[in-house]
Amino acid sequence: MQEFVATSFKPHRNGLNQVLGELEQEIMEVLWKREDAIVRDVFIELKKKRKIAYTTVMTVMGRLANKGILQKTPKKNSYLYKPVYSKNDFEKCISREVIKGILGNYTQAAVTSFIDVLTEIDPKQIEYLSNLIEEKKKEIKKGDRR
Amino acid sequence: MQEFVATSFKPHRNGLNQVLGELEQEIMEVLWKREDAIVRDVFIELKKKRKIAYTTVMTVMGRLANKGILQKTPKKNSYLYKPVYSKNDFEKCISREVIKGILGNYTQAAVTSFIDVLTEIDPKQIEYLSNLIEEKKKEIKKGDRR
DNA sequence: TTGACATACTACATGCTGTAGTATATACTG
DNA sequence: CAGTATATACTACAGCATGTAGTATGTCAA
Repeated sequence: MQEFVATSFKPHRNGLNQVLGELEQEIMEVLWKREDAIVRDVFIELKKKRKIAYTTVMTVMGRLANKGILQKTPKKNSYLYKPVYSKNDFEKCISREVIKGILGNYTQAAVTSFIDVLTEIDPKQIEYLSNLIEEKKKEIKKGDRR
Repeated sequence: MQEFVATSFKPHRNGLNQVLGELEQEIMEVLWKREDAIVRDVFIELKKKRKIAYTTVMTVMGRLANKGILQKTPKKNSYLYKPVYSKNDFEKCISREVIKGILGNYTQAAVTSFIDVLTEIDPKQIEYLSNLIEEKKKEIKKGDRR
């Protein structure tokens, strides 16, 4: 059971492949679609797209459970696997861990890059950010008074 | 020669060890202190702290050059190594690449986390961020008019 | 010419991920 | 009850990144 979700983050990959391996990701996608599943369910799903061995799927699902990303409970003569986090929560965890990692080390530089990149990607978000900050400021002031 | 500086980012490590291996990091620190160096210079420096082979240092410096983090120029019967980026610029690159990676994939979630984490780490930075945003907004407006 | 020093090349360990075979237990089906 | 399908556990190997270092070989200077 690992402490963190984003042990290693690869910025230049896409989607959850930033923190998961290719196959790990495929498996998680299936799990998130179905809520829970046994190995065979996932195997059948992946088999539709490509050649893969049952044991391959099993091995990786076991690893995902060891990492604390899947939960593994006995069911009949096998195991039922279930995502520990919803996809949404998982993404939030990642974003939080990564941002914490970068802000904690390079606060100033990170703040600057953040604004720049956000403007490049989606200028409209600046407005949203601006509102968030105003709220945050009020909160901080409130905290000061206490 | 690689395209990116932050191929893999480990949020829960410290300093440049987030994107560099332990030894790679030690070597870069020496290089940034001295501007440039040959393998022996770095070797002598590291040797002061721990047992290490000359060729170990050489191998890793070669790898750093392949990654495009060190520049390698012939000098006499050997090579002179020099950081491609100043430490400061390197850190900026990392922060930019990582933030781009996270914002590009989870814009909304990232914006939210960002404010939260920044408040936790250093609430004073919120003020700075706020100013930056106001400036950015003006810039955007100016751009619109053109 | 010899010794110090330089590089190139090779190699192995460890950890992560993808991949899958083998052995073994179990359960359903006829 | 026997046989087949299915489940897991265990083992193993390949490829990549990183740390580590040995060996072979070239070169320069005293």
